[in-house]
Amino acid sequence: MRETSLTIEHALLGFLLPQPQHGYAIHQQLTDPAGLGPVWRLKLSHLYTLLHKLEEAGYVIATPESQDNRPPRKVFQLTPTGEAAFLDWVQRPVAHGRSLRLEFLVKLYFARCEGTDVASRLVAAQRARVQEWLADSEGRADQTPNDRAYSRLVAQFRQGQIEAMLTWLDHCEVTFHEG
Amino acid sequence: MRETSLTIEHALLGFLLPQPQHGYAIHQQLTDPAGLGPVWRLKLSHLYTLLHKLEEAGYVIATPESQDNRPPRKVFQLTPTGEAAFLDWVQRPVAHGRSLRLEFLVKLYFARCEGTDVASRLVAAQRARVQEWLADSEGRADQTPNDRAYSRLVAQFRQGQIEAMLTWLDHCEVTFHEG
DNA sequence: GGCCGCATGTAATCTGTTACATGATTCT
DNA sequence: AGAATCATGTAACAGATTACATGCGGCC
Repeated sequence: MRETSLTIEHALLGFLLPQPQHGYAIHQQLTDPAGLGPVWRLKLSHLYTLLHKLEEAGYVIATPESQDNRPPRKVFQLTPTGEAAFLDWVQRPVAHGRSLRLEFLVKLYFARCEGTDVASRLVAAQRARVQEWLADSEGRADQTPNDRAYSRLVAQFRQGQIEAMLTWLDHCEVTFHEG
Repeated sequence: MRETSLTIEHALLGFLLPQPQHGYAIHQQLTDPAGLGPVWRLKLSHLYTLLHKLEEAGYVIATPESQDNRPPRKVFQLTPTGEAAFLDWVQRPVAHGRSLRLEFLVKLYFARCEGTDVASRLVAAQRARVQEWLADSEGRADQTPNDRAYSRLVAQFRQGQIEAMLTWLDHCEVTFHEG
């Protein structure tokens, strides 16, 4: 139960929400090419390290389970604290643009598992956040004098990326209300 | 002259191209709010570490210079190898989308210092590279079945970001031919 | 007296990734 | 016989960032 910073590893808790699992099984789901595979690439050894961190944080407890003919497994199950931490994490929008590529996409994956309404709320919350970034960015662009060509290019790059995020988030909403 | 991987620290060589400088002076240029300040945030202590790496790589040589009333400086100047390494770095497009936010913007800064033609060539080279990413992305999107909703969303997010990069790179070209 | 500017650096920490170690079983 | 699967883990390494250490001089 030590104080370590946890971010993306919260996602692993999502695999344990339906039922307890051991590390190897989680890894198999992680590498599914139709699921998180293309989004979050995680070596097996790295996964085990993250699971140990979650155990130290008190979010999971491990139960050894011996099998015949096979190496013994360590089955991880969520603690109430862990479940709460996951539900908080999965609904909270990310704070920085660079986190959309990985962390937000992973959140979205699990939010969709929880249901369309959860996913929809996540997208809406993130949309609001991204909209703030855009407002900030536009405000700063207005203050940038025309003669600072480089600063303008930088601002325009960021703004373009942010606008693309907004467009995509809107598109997400649409697909949820379709399906 | 050891073998360490160098990426963004090549940019520092660009500060030494006009004239040799000491670390503190480089840092002052780095924090210029009209220049690289908003793009590349570098603590002074980190900068010194990077300068030592460049020295080990044989790209710069340091000459101590004592002053009265002030602490002694270490003035760094480019070696021929260092100059060649910088010129190579500044013209080479970045290999991944995530590198545009920082490394490409820094390259662009120095390329503009070298002249509009250099900057223009860099942008064109990067544009070609980004175009490849888009083609790959579209190819993979076509192969994704309609029922894999999550995979489609992921692909669409990436595609949107890439398209925004292309648009922005085109905009860069235009501003170069204007000014 | 205290803070800021000048000027340099070491070391710790954190995060992410990779290499390696182990060992049984099942498939080809 | 050799490869792949199951199952776990330690340790090393690379990268970025931060905290800390030092010390003088000038300004308020």
